[in-house]
Amino acid sequence: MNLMILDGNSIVNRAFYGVRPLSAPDGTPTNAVYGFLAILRRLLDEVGPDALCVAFDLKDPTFRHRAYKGYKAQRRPMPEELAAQMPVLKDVLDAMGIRRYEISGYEADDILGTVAAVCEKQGWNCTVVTGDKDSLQLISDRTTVCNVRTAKGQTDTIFYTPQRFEEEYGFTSEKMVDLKALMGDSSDNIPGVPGIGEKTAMDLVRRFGGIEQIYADPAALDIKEGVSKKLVEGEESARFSYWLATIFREVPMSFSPEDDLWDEDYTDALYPLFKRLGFNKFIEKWNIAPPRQAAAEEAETQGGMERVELSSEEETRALCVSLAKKERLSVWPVEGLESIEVCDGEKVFAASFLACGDAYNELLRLIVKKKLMSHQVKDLIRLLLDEGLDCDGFVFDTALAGYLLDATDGDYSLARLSARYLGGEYAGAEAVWRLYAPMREKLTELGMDKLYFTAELPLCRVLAEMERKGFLVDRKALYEFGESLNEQIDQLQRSIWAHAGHEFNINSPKQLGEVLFDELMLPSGKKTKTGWSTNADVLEKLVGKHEIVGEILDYRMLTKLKSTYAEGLLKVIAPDGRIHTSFQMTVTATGRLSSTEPNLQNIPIRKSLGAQIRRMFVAAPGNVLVDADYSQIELRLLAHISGDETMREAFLSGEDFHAVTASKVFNVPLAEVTPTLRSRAKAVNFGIVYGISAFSLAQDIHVRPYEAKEYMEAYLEKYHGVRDYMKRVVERAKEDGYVATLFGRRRALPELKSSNFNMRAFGERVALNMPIQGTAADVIKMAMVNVARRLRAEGLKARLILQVHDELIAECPEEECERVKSILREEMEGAVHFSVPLTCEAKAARSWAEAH
DNA sequence: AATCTCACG
DNA sequence: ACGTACGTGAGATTA
Repeated sequence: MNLMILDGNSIVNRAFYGVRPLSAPDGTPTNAVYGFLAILRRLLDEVGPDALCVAFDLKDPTFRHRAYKGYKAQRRPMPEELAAQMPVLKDVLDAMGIRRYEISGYEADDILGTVAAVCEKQGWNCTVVTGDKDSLQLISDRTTVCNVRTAKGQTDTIFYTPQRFEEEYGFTSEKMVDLKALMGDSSDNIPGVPGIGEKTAMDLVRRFGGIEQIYADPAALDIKEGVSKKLVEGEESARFSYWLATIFREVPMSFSPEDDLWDEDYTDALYPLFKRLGFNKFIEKWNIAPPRQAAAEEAETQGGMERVELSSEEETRALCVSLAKKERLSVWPVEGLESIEVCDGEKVFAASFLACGDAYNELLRLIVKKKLMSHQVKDLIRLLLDEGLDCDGFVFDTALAGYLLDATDGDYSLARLSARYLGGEYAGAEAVWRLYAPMREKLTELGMDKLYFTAELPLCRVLAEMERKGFLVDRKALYEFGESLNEQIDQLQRSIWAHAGHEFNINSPKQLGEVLFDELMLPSGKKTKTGWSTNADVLEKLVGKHEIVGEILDYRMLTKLKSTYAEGLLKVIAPDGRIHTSFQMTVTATGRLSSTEPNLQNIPIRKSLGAQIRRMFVAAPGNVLVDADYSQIELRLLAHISGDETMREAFLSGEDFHAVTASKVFNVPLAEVTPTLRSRAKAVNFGIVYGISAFSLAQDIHVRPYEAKEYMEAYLEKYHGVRDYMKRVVERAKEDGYVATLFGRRRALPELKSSNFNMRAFGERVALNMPIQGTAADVIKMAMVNVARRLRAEGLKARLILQVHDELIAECPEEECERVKSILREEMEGAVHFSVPLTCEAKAARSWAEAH
């Protein structure tokens, strides 16, 4: 039999620092509780204990069983966000039926030690789980100590048996106390022997054993004079530390392992508690069922509206008559458009082609003339267009509303939105109907209704048409391009294998790392979680050292082109010879679109071989592609938003902006700016937009960090308005808890309140970047709506076919070319009026390669 | 399913 | 002292 006991304080701490900030719908932080449960789940799966319990510290200032240990509590106080979660965690454990032990005046460690001791005495095995190293002294034949660590959001568990411990430390586990006695532990206020650190202490324990052996006759030992002196002088401290580090194993508590037998027997309180905390993922994964009464109540609230299943043509025609009087409806398509739910606010009608026959089409024709609300309107418009139904009447999209209200949530299913905005579980057309009022109100409250109704919602139709139209691809040329890569790929593979002396999978970073850094002994740099890093940055630094490196870089480039682009794109060419991407409107945290299946927003261009792919994206016969892109829109927006006069003037002057920046930063006349200087200035410009550190800039442009720092200083001196803005925007974000674009699009930033340095720093960079990247996204969305409207209004055949963040591509008959070029330019440049002009370049050609 | 790498703005 | 740029999606390998 096996009992598992967790060090509650230590695990919740690891969880808190390892999991990104999360909060329940009511705002209470939950990341530590969430992380704790994720770790617990993993342990349960790995260990499968028969009994389970959790120990917590319980400080009692009036009672200290070990006087000095009271002062140990002088550790950093628990951050507020974590402290607030402790009672929640305890409620969760209670609701799960897991016993907690908190004994006044004792630390969790002492409880672990006592529990393990009792288990051993009663013939049980014990697994002690903690994030600290202190408890390693508890290891025995019957007790395994599991050390939980979190690194980069990943949790690792190491199970220490006596053997495992000895392999790692080189001495037996009971000597752990001796090690601590010598080296001390600053996090635990154990002084140790002054001047003796980890290395020396390990060496001493390995060679001589514990402090008893060492202090028996220190002079007789073979150690350096300095160390010997420190040992003698620090003897008292060592003995005191030994006592401090020893876990107390006789805590007065009533405990017997059988009392804590546990078999996932949760209480009824768990379901509502998880609901309240927003832990839907755990409810699902752990199969937590609502208690019977709650389930009944839920069903009651759910069945708000009467549901009418239409089963004949007559019924359907009758419905059409009654719906004709209605102004507004909500709709929910099912299985493509095979059937549909329609809600008029009183009843939900379900009709299907199968049951309703021709009347079904009549119903569809009727509803597209109404003011419609739905979920994922872009996809519905696409379905309707496929049926030859044109629909202009959409007045609300619940998914889009959910996205604007919380762009980082990621889940905008009706189930989720209903839970969040209605506090109940609704589905289909009824959910859409009920969600309209509260979501509409929230949009207004947050000042996003204009963005919603003039950009996001009308964009649905524009995107639906772009997806339907697709981008023509020269299939034959693409296939031949792919084939043409084969020979060189084979040759590179042979040569790489020859250099390595054996065959291996070059695509495997693991195998490649072994070849480069273990076998060929190339100087190794960064490592990843799993081994050596072999990415292009690392390899580029090794190019001169071995012929194989350049070949690997080439091999990587060619296989990427072959598999992702040549083969990948060939697979998704539709029967009409065109590629129909899907635009995602609710994915990015900044407001940009994304493109999937396939992603047409990352087609190669930066290297000449890759850019060949764009030659295969072409206009239909008799047509041309018109490509227009904003010139440096993000930097122009930075100039406008920050109000920096120098930067504004630089743009107004019409000079090359990166060159002007170089001239200012490096103090040289504009005419003397070299390509190197210009490219460095360009890197600084980009870095500023991303919220850079000098260190990363240095990496990027291959100069020393202090030099990069000087560049940034000079930059912020010259463009001091940008410096002020950076300070302002971060401060403001900290106050508000969110950042916003000029048009009111928001992104929440809980990271800024994190007690973890890296998360906070990340939050600050996002605060700098999102208003710029997001405003650019707002601008091009508005431009797209206007372009589409103009093309239609002017009766042109031209249509948009692709958006790539700051670039729009249209396809049109040759004779429309000039008109379309001007329309794109005018509507893009004129989408908004800022203190810096947003200029645009438009070009037409037969292929994307030439048009861009 | 997670990780690494690399394509784009 | 920390650990090192914003935003995406896809393919291949590995566990």
